[in-house]
Amino acid sequence: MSDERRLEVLRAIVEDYVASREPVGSKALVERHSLGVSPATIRNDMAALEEEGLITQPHTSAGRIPTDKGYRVFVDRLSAVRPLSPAERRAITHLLQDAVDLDDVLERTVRLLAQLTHQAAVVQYPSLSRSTVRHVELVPVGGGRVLVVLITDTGRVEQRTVDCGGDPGDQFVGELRARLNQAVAGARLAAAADRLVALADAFRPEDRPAVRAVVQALEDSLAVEREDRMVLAGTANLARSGTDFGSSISPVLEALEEQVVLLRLISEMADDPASGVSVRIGHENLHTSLAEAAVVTTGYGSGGEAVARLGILGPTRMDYPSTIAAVRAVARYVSRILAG
Amino acid sequence: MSDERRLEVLRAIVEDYVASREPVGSKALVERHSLGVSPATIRNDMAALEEEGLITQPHTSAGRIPTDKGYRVFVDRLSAVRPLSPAERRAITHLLQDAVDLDDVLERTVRLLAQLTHQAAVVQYPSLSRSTVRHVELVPVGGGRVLVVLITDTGRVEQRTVDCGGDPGDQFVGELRARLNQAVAGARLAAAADRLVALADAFRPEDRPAVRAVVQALEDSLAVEREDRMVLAGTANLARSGTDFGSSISPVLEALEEQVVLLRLISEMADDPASGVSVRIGHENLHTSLAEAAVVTTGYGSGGEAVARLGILGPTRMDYPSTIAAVRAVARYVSRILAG
DNA sequence: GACTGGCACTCGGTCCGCAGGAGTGCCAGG
DNA sequence: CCTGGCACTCCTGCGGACCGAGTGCCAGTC
Repeated sequence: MSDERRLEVLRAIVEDYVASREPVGSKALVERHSLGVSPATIRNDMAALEEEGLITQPHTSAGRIPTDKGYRVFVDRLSAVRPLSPAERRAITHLLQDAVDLDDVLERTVRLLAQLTHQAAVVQYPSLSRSTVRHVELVPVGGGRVLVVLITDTGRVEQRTVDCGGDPGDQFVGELRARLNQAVAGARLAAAADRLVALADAFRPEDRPAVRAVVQALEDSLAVEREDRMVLAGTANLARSGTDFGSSISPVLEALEEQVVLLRLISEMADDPASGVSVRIGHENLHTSLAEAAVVTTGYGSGGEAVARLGILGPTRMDYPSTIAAVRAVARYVSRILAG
Repeated sequence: MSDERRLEVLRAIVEDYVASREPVGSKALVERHSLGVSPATIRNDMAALEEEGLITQPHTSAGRIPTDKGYRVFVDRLSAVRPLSPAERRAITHLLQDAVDLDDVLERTVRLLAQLTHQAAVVQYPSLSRSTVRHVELVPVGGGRVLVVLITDTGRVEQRTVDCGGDPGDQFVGELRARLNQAVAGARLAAAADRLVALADAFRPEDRPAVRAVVQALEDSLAVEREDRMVLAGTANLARSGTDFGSSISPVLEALEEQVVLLRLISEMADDPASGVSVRIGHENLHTSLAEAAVVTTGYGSGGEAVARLGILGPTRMDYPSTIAAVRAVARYVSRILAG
């Protein structure tokens, strides 16, 4: 029994099932694909594939559908990445090119992903700890309070209001601003916190509490592992695909709203060196409410290295080649935008 | 035929239908509510209510369900606002009190609303044009470019990167910053744009292009009607309520994602002076995909007057008294937080 | 005039029972 | 190792019968 043909049969089953949403039988297979053998032969192959746990039948005397494991093999060994259509490429460049700020870029990105893949799309905000400080700004806002604004190289802005005790003088604020920027500008956020500790010593004793308060606020912004924001779009796509999720999509929507869970899930995914993307299928996500969902993600970032991830979530029965291609293309383009 | 009893019957129908999700018949009504009359009498009242278009029957020989108009009468004339439970009050104060910035406040608010009402919640970002400028900051970021940061009294931060042509000197940036703040700090955003026009004249001719570029960026931030952001949560609640939306929730989810449409819809709603909230039921939202949805919103804001709106969206068959109470309570509390 | 009990009627929901058909597994032969 | 044939399984759809909730109407009562 030829091993290649068995895999070919698996690929055919996945493709047909994804297209038709119905269990596929041996006869339909030989008709739609030129496999050069008879249905009976295919049946034998199918029995073997079922033995290996790659396909299964919903009930006796029905066609076969791929298992999670079957999709896994399909993704890893059988699917060539499908190039995007010119129209899709145009959509990407067109939609992203005139974004005005980081929020806008990510917002457009997530919508674009949802639209291209017809799935729910997720974009993680660039991680603070992995990007670098561009500038720190202090703004007295009256009442002895100062607004601390942290700007990163990815364009992200963090802000905190700090109570300094007394009203800080303009000169003091100016000096503190200068020293802060000297200390941390250009540094990795993770490293920046270390450089702040000794800062208070350079100031007059009566000013030190204010300095410490500001430094504390900055450290809050820096140290708190703030990989905890993301944007979501296209949840309606999940609902539209109807019966794709067993009974109800409600658990899936809940999982999507549990941003903490989703962010951890996404963060854990490591890109496959070859394809540059990461795919989790069904039970591989552990989280039981995602047992019928597949997640496709990849890293993106302003420089060469990834500072955050983006991707999509949809039913396990999805068009993996197209989806993977879209996710990769969008990630590349966003990275280029952020770098420019 | 007593008019009060007819309305009492309508209230009973609405309450029972909301509770049971099933058409309610005359017999069940007299059993569950002590109306003091026989089912036959109720049937006559029901016929009259149906004549007025307040209730309808899904098919002959089934119980009655309220129409949109019926819900409207219920909301306007029959429902007393139900006070929140102590547990709910506690949830509100507890969840909102330690938010760190505006994003955080709104994020928590929207989740809280979704949780309290078991509906999808929407919070509009405080409108830029109605809030005031707290501070404008300029940050040279190299390459002849300057980051323009606009900070409002609601804590919102807008940013733009501007190409000044040449590398601007520190002194120039300092002067421009000072003049900008002098011109616009404390002003309504809508008014601020006007004060910027003559600014360039005060500078040396060679600096004017840079000034104009910065002013342009600021005007972009100000003038563009940026009431266009919102936060969403609890969409899973809509899915969970299952058959509440006729066939599929997918059109509803799509409408929610069409933020532009939703924002316009919400902005158009004017609060009822008596209750302080605004309710749109079913077809009243025009948008056909929301024909089976009801929207409950109210204004909130840092000062006495509302700068934006928040609320929920759910099936027309919802518990209006509780929902209205929750929306009002949350809006009040958020307003207090933003003011403090 | 308003309310009530009784009665006939309607009609959606559910539960068979019965084909029809797609698909399988197995076996013997090429 | 592949193929055609054959018996078997079991899901799906359909039609009919039944049941019951609920209504509308009418005649009678307070």
